[in-house]
Amino acid sequence: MSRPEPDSQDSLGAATRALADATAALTRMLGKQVHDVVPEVGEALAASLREASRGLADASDNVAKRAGSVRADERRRERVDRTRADLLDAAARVIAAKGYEGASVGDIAAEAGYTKGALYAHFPSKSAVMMALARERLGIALEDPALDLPGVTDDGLDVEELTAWLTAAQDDPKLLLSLEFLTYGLRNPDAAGELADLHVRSFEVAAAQVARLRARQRGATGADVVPTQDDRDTALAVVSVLNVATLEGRLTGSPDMSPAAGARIIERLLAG
Amino acid sequence: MSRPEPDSQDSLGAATRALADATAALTRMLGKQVHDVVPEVGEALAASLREASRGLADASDNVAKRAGSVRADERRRERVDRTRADLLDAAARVIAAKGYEGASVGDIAAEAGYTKGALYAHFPSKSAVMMALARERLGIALEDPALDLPGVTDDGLDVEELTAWLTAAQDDPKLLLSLEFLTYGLRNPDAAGELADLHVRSFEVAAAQVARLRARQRGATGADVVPTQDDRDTALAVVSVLNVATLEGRLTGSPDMSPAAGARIIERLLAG
DNA sequence: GTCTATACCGAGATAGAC
DNA sequence: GTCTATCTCGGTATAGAC
Repeated sequence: MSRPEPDSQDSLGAATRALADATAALTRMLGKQVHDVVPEVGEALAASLREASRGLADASDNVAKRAGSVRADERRRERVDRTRADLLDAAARVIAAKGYEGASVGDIAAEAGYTKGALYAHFPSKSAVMMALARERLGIALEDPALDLPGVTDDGLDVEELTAWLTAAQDDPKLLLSLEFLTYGLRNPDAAGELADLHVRSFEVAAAQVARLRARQRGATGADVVPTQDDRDTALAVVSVLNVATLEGRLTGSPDMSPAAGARIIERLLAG
Repeated sequence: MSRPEPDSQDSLGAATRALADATAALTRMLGKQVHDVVPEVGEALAASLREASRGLADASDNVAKRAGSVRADERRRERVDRTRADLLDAAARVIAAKGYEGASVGDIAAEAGYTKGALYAHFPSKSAVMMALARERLGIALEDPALDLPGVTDDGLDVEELTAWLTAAQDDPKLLLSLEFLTYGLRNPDAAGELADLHVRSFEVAAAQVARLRARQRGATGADVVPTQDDRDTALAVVSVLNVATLEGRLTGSPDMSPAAGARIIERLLAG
């Protein structure tokens, strides 16, 4: 289980997202009700909205990168990958909200502002979307240890930051994604191996961080320590609490299972 | 999150279960293939198998309870409730294996050796099955603290028993049920309140047990202690590890996230 | 690459015979 | 209470126009 990070978007990106959302909402509505009454009007509107959304997205891209530093073909390549990225981002939201089985490919495509046909041009099946999403989400955690064990810095454990991270994670719509990856791996033998590998590597990052932190607390330099069994056990408890405190906190709202409670016990675990 | 208990069945009960399984498998097969070829033969066979299964179940009941100690009407009442209980037990297995959305009411009914029609005579909807199941499974944990915090006895923490419990839980087909209750509550506002309540009460049982254990370790009598915040934090960590160690252990097979590792860190948590 | 249209199937739920 | 048959809907995936 890894944990999601809060989104960070510039204003243009946010506008693009908002327009895409509106487009998606309209697409969904049209598919269900308006279509039978005045099809041509609704479809023309949806098409123009989609076009506007694409244009905004391109503009966002162009602003984001310093002009001239990328060649034309690369930019075209990125334009192509953008759809894929948008679809995966939409998949993250929809699957987190409804679960893998509960989410339909139509839902995902519409959330991204596309149709099913477009999605199937990028992914061969629904399960392929799921695996691509898992590789992306669990993969970034491997590259950025701060996402794996929040609040653990070179100066020790930052309890404030840990609490803030837990609180944000509790409200994050994508919270349930990590759970979905876990259950998907448990229920689909084909995916189990790869997901297990991602989980193990993610855990090793966390264990290494715990080991460094504890070594430093004992006065050692903290560089290049190999985690002891006790470090690993501690890491297991920390990531367990990280996940359970946020999930149960959201469900129950109880102070006993809350970000604050989670931060307290994690602090104790890492101090002991 | 609560944890499932290993099944315990006498041999007659096991035979009943096996027959029901065979019946269910046949029912499924018939529905898909044989039905079109020789319908009357297959259906007659399925019907007789079902009847045999019911007979065996009744016999099992009669043997299980000392004869004469229950009145006739009570026994009839139990016969009626038996179907409901069988359906719920089948629902537990199927939903654990495929998830709530992935499990169909046909799957559940067939697993119990019945058809959809029978299920709908006992439950008004699929979601009602889910909630009845949650009440049953999370409810028994409230009445039997040993299921809530395994290995915690009056004499302290029994690490052997804890490890054994975790190992059994890791292999338990019903392991994923508690996760399913959690995500169902998170995704269905109508169910959130009741499930949250069950989770909170379950947690309070665990916290009380932690408090008693730690009080006794300090030399106090251990009777009627009210859990401190530190006790509650400890309980949060313990139940977190209990769940995560089994789930991740099953997925990864890693010794770092295993029943043994979970037992070690829980022991440390309860000693500190 | 994206859309529309559709094939095909299985889902949840209901009706009515027994 | 249980079964069979059926209704209606929505699912994944594909075909073919543009």
